[in-house]
Order: sequence, then structure tokens, then C-alpha cells
Amino acid sequence: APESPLSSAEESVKSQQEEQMCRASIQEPSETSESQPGTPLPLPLPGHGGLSIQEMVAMSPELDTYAITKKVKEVLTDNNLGQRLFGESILGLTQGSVSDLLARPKPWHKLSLKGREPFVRMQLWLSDPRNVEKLMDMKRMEKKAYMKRRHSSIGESHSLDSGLSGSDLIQCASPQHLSQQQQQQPQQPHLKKPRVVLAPEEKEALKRAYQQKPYPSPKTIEELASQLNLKTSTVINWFHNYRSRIRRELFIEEIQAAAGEGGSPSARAGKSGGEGDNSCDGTESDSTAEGRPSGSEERKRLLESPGLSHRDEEGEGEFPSASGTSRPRGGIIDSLFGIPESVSVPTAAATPCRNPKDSSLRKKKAANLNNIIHRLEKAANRDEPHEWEF
DNA sequence: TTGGAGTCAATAGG
DNA sequence: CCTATTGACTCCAA
Repeated sequence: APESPLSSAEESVKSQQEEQMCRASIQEPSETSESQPGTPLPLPLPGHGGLSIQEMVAMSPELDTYAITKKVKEVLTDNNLGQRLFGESILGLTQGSVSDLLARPKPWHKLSLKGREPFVRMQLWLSDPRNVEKLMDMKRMEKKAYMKRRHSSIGESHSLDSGLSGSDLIQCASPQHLSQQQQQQPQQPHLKKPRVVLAPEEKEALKRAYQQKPYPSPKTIEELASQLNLKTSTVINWFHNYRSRIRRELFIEEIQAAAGEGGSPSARAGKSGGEGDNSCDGTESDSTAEGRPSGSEERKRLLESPGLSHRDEEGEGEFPSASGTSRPRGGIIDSLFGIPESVSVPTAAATPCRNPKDSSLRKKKAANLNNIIHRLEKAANRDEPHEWEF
């Protein structure tokens, strides 16, 4: 009698950007997609109890993304498994994306359905008793393939052959085939893409502009672009990226703040694999450094106060927290997400190493304030339905 | 169109 | 090799 309901992971096909997420849940009958003859791969794939990940995501209870990533990082490092391998075979994401996800997971309630997918996959992976073993097998095989390729055949480029243990590799599509047509070198393979790299001064200038106006008008963007001698699209992209990255920093800050307080310190009895020293990641720095000491530093508790036009506040900005009432429970999902090993319950995470001396954070918050103000103005007389589910 | 969310993929450091 | 950063791109919703 196997103790685990489903041995595990038979993941799905995650064709690059094909297939959207069907809203799959409890509302739209469906009428999914209009037939697309061009692209096959309807991804039949079920795996767990016959559910696609999308379905699982839709039914998933709230997960503690921070705890999950923490655990994943721990398992990966303890076993010398890289993000690339993990990302490509378990999450269907590239290394850079995995790095980002693991380092700055957004709180569950701020994630879209799509964004929750990787976390559900991670949770699933964590609950698979043979996860590490499988990944190591894959690693071995990759190495073997690499050796072979490098040794014998010389002038042949091959990208990835696989004969991997066949079961749980998310068949990521072959590296080529992107639907992204972001390259325009039909003839000259030599014209590499420039890959704009902004100089520190340029970034500074942009950040300054952002402080002033997180949402510059097209005119302002034009001006900035010409002043800095950058393409307009670069400036636009920069603002898009910066805004969203700032936003994310604030999220993680929220998480840590919430984790920090709350009473009982770390002390948790994680028993699963983890010995290994798990030092806290003390990655805080935020290179925003200009020479200016900027003068005074002070406690800030801005943020959130000005916004919310009316009375709706009660610091909803928190994450897992209580969510006191009603929490849907899923049958098989429950068994999977139940509580494999201490991960999944919003525990008062332990992040001892966080010193209370954030400096540039203040600036970010201030900028965020502008951001909020901007939105309020823009929404003038429209109220935002603001409810976090759950 | 604009902005947000998610990612990709080049590349800078280890 | 590996990970972190980041400009650009796709999708989608308003």
C-alpha cells in the first residue's frame, strides 16, 4: 500500500507561451478558445489525479510562497542542484526566472493565476518524496550526454537530447521555436542584438525622474529619452520594469515585516531533510547609491495611509495572515497541499537577519506613494473593488 | 493605448 | 559550471 496518493509528478507541457490559462474555475462554462489549427499541443496532460496544473492552481488553497521558496532553496543547495535544472525540468522556466522567483516571491494574494503556477509546482515538487533523487538522475544524465557530445562527435551541435527518466520532465519546448520574434537578423547572424546596458548615470537620472513622476507622460518620456540619448522605447521599458520591481520590493518587505513581528521567533521544527546550515540570506542592499547622504533619516511609516480614498483600510496589505474564515478545502488537493512537511502553513517565518536600517527603502516608499496618488487621481471617481480573495 | 504581470535571455560576477 | 540582474517582449485587461 503506497502511502502517497499519487507518486507524483507527471508534469504538464508548458509550451512556451502557448495556451493561456483558462479561467477554469467556477464560473465560465467555458467555450474555450477558438480552434487553432496552427498550434498543436493541446496539452492533454494530466498527471495528478487527472488534473492539469491550471486546475490545481485554481483549486489550490493559499500557499505561503515565502516558506515554499525558502524550502526549495534549501533543498536545492543542500543537494547541489542548480536553478537551471530545477527550473527547466520542474517549473518550465529559465534560470533567470527561477532565481528571481526564489529570491523575491510575491505573496500569494498578489499573484495572478499564472503567477501562482510555479509555486504550485514547487509545492508539488516538495511533496514528492523522490524529488531530489529524480533531479539528481536528470543531472547525471545531462552530464553524461554532455560528456559524450563533447568527447566523441566534434562538429555537431546538439542541444538537448533527452532520454531522461521519462517521467517528470516538463517537456519544455525545444529551446528554439519561440513565438517571440524579437530578433531581426534574417540574413546577418552577426548583427547581434545590442542589449542595451544603461550606464549608472543614466539609471540615476531615470530614478530621479521616477521619484518625481512614476508615470511620466509621453512627452516627458520623449524628453528624457532625448536628454539621455536613449530610445524612447528604452525609457518606456525602463519605467515599466522599474515600477514593477519597486512594487515587488515592497511586497517582500511586507512579508518580512509581518514575519518579523508576530511574536514567537523562529523556532520551528522543520524535520524534513534539512540539516545543513541554512544561513539567512542577508541580501539587502539595493545599490542605489549616490554620494548624497541625503541628510536625515527617520522612521517612516508612510505608505498605505494616503491612499484608499475612503475608509477601507485595516491594513489589508498583509499576506497569509489570518484569513480567519472560510477556506475552501479540496479533496485530493488537500492531500497534496495538506501539509507535507511543515511547509505551507503561514508560519511565522524566520528571518532573523534583517536589520532595521533600511535607507533607500524610504525613497522607494515615497515613490510608491506617488504611485498611489497617481492612481487615485487617475481613478478619480471610480472606486476600486479591492478584495483579496480568501 | 497604457499599465501590470510574467518571462525570456543576455550578461555580469563568482 | 552557477546565480543575480535587467532590458525587452508577450498577454491581457481596463
